[in-house]
Amino acid sequence: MARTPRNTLSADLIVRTALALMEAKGADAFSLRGVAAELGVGPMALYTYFRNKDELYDAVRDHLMSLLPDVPKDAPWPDQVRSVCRSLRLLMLQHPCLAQLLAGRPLSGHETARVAEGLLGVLRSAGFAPETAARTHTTLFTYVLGSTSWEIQMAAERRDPEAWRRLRMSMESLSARDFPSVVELAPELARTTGGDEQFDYGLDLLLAGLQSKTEVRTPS
Amino acid sequence: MARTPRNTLSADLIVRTALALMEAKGADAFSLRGVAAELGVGPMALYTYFRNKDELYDAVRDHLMSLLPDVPKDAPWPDQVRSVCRSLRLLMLQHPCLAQLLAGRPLSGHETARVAEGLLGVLRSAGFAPETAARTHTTLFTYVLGSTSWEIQMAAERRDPEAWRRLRMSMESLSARDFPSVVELAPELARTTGGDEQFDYGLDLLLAGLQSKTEVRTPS
DNA sequence: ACCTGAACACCGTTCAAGT
DNA sequence: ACCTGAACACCGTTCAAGT
Repeated sequence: MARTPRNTLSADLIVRTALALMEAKGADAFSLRGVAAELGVGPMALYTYFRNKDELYDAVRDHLMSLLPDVPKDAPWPDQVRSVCRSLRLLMLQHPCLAQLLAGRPLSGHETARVAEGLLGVLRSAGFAPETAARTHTTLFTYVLGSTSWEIQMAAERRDPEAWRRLRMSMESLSARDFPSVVELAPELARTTGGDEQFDYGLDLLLAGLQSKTEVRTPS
Repeated sequence: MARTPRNTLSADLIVRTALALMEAKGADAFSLRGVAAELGVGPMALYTYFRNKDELYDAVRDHLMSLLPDVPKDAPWPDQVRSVCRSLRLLMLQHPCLAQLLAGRPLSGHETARVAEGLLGVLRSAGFAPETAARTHTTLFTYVLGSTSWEIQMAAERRDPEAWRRLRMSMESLSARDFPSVVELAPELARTTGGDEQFDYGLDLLLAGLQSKTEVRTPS
C-alpha cells in the first residue's frame, strides 16, 4: 500500500469534501469515516485539522454562510430586510444540510455573524432603537430558520415515496368530526408547505407589524 | 438468567421509557439499545411494537403533542391565537426533545393535527378566507417552531461550560470594524436569545400585521 | 404472538506508533 | 507536524431460533 504523501490534506479540502457528501447523502448520512474514505485516507487523518466531528460541522456551516451576498445599498429598509431574509432562505434551499447545521449547533464563527450584521445595520439605519433592532433581528432570523427548515423537511418527505404515502394516509384518516377545519382546508394547507408565496406571506406579516409599530411612534 | 415473562412490554411503556431517556440525556443520546436496556430486555424486543427507530420517534412525538391543552373558548381571536402559540412553546420548553422531534420528521399522527385544528378553527371563526387561514396557520406554526428551537438550543449551549466559553470568545473576537452593529448591540442581542418577552415580541408583530390586513378589508 | 442471541456493517474516538 | 492501524465501546437492523 502506497503511503499517502504529506500535506495532501487541508482544512479547506476536508470541509469541501464533507459538504459534497452532505449534499449528496443528507446531513445525517454524513460521517467522519465516510469523508476520510472519500479522501482516501484513514479516519484519524482528519483529527489533525479538527478536534472532533462537531468542529467539522461548525467549519462547514461557516463556509456555507460565507456564500451569503451582501445587503443591497440604496434601497428602502423594508426591501433591504426582505433581501437579507430571502438570501438566507435561498442559501438554505440550495444547501438543505444548512438547516440542520444551523438548528443543531449555535452561532459560532465569523461568517455566521454576517447575517446579524446585515440585518442590524439596516434596522439601525432605519432608526430603530437598539433593543427593538435586536428583538426584530432575532424574530426575523428565527422565522426564516423555522419556515425554511419546515419547507425543506416537507420537500424531503415528498421525495421519499414510502414516507409520502404514510403522510397522505395519515391526513386522509382524520375524521371530519374531530378535525373539521383540517379536513375542510386540506387542499389549502397542502399549498402552504413551501414556496416563495408562503414565505413572503409570513415575512410581509412581520414587516407590516413592524411598520404599524413605527407609525404609532412617528405619525406622518 | 430468568427469561422475561411475556407481555411485560407494551407500546405505551416503551414510549414512556424512551421519553424519559430523551429528557434525561437529550434526544441525540437516545438509542433503541438504551431503551431496551432500561426495560431489561434485549434490543430486538422493541421490534415487536415498532418497525424501526423512526416509528418510535413518531410515537413519542405524538404522545407529547397529546399533552397540548385545548383552545380557550369565548375569547377574542387574537387572544386565542396567542394562547395556542404559547401552549406549543411551553410544551417544547418543558420537553426540549420535542423541538428535534418536530424538526427532524414531518407531521404524522392524529395528535399533531390538533395544533392545526385549533389554529384553523380560530382563524376561520374570525372570518379569514380559507387560503389566508391556511397561510397564517403555517406562518404561526413555523415561527413558534423556529423561535423556540433556537431558544432551546441557546439554553443548552449556556449549560455546557466549554461550548459557552467558545461562543463568548467567538463573539468577543469580532472586530468592531467588520461587525460594528453586532459589537455595538451585543448586550441587547444577548437579551433576545430567549424568554417570554422575545417570543411575544415576534408573535405580536405577526398579529399586528394580521390585524392591519383585516382592517384594510373591513374598515370599522 | 412475543422475546432471545449471534452476527453484520457501521459509528466517533483514544492510544501508541511510525515518518 | 502529519498520517497510520488496532482497539474500544457503541449504534440500528437482519436472521434464525426458541416458547
